[in-house]
Amino acid sequence: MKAAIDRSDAKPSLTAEDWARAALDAMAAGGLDAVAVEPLARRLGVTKGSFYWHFVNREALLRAALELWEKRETEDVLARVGDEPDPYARIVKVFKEANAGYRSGRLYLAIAAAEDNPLVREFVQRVSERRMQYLVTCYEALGFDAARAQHWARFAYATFMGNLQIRRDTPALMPSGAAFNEYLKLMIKTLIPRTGVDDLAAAERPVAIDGAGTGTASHRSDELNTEKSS
Amino acid sequence: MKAAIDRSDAKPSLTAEDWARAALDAMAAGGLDAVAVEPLARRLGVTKGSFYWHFVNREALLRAALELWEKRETEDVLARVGDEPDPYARIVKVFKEANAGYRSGRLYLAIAAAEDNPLVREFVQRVSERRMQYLVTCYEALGFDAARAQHWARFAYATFMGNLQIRRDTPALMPSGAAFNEYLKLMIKTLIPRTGVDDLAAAERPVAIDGAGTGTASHRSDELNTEKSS
DNA sequence: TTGCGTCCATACGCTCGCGTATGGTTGGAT
DNA sequence: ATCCAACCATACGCGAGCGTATGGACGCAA
Repeated sequence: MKAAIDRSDAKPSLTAEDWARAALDAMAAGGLDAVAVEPLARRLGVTKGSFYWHFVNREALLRAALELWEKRETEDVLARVGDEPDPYARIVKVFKEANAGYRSGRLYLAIAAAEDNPLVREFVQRVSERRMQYLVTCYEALGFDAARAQHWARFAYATFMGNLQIRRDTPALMPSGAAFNEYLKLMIKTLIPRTGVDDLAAAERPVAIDGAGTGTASHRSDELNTEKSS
Repeated sequence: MKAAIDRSDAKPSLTAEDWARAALDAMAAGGLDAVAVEPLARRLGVTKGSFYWHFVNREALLRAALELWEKRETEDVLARVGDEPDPYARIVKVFKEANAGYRSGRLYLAIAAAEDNPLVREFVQRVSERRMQYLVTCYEALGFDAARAQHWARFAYATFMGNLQIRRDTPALMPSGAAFNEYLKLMIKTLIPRTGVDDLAAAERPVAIDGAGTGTASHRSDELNTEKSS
C-alpha cells in the first residue's frame, strides 16, 4: 500500500523563478517582510542551502519577484485587452477584469504598502504610471484633449484602486450578484462620458472630434456577466 | 555656560498615550511591524523598562494605538464636518478634507495594509464601515433611495481611497495648484449628481422626492482653495 | 570508474526584537 | 526624615531570520 513515489512533478529541482513566484505569493499574503528566506524554504520543502545557491541574498530574491510581477502586470493584463479596438470597450474591459480578478489587485495593494523600500517603490511607480498612461490613451482615443484625458483617467484609476481597497478591507460593503452589476454599470456609465457632453465647458467641442472613428461606438453597458472567482 | 536644563517640557515622564501616539507615527512610516518596542523606546529616548511599565506586551500597545486612531477618526474627521446642514456641502467637505490632509489618509493605508492581523482588521473594518455609512446618509439626504445611496457612497468612497493610493504611490501623477482644483471639481460634479437626473431609470423620480428641503442647494463647486500641507 | 558541476542539507555565528527580573531614582504624602 | 509608588535602567534568556561555510547526493560526460 506504500504508494509509489510519483516522480512526474515531484521535485525536479527548484528554479529561481520558483522562488520568485513563492515570494510573490508570500507578499500577497503577508506583505514585504513575509518574503523571508527561511520561511519560504520551509514552504517549498527545502532549506536555506537551496536558496543561497540561486540568489546571493534576500534583496536579489525581492528584485526577481518584483521583476516577475512587472512582467505579469504588463504582459498579461494589458496585452490581453490591448487588441480591443474600441477605446470605450477597452476601459470597460479593464474595469471588469480588475474587479473580477482581485487576485492581482490584492497583490498590488500588498506590494504598494511597502513603498518605504526604495526598490519596491521603483517598481510600483513604474507599473502604476504605465497603467495610468494606458487609461489616458484610452480617454484620448475617445476624443478628450490631453488635460481632460488625464483627469478622467486618474479619476477612473482611483475609483478602481479604491474598489480593491474596499473589497479587501470591508468585503461586506461590496455587493455581489445583480447588485454588483448595477454598481459596475453605474461606475462605467459615470466614468466614460460621451465626449461633448462631459463636464466643464460643455459647449467647447460639440461632438467627438478626434478622428478615431470608433468614438460613438456601441455604448451598451449591459451583458455584464462578470464575477469569476472571489 | 552649561545651559540650565529646561524642565518645562523636557521629559516629565511618558504616558501610555505618548507611546500610542509614537506607535501610530511608526505605523504610518513603516507599517505594522514598525510598531516594535525597542525601536520605539529608542525614539522616545527611554528603554524597554519604561514600556513594560505602561503595557503588558506589544499587542497591548497595538490595541491602544488602534483605539487612539479610531477615536481620532470618528471625533476629529466626522465631528468637524457633522455640523454642516447641507448634505451636498458635507460630501464636498469630506472630499476636500481628505485630499488636503493626506496625513490621516496615509495612516489609513498603512494600517489597512496589515489586515492579516485580526486586531487590526477589526478596527479597520469598523472605521471603514462608519465612514461609508456617513456617506450613505449624505446621499440619502440628497434624495437617493437606499440602494442608490449605497452605490454612490461606495463609488465616492472608492474614488477617495484611490486618490490616496495614487498620491502615495505615484505623487507625480497627482496634479497640484489649479489643475488639482479642476480635478477636484470634476470629481465632485460627477460624484454628486442632481437627484432625478442621476443614472439608470431616469424617469422614475422626477425630482428630489425626500423632503430634506436642502435638496437642490447651492451646488456651487467653486472657491476650491484647498491645498493645505502636502 | 572517475571527475565535475548542479543542487541542496547541516551547522554555526551574528543581529534584533520580545519578555522578565531586578535594581535604582525621583517626587510627594505623612 | 521617611516611606511608598510611579517611572525607568540594566541585564539576561529566548527565538527567529540572515548570511556563511562546509559537506554530501546525484546526474552526466569522458
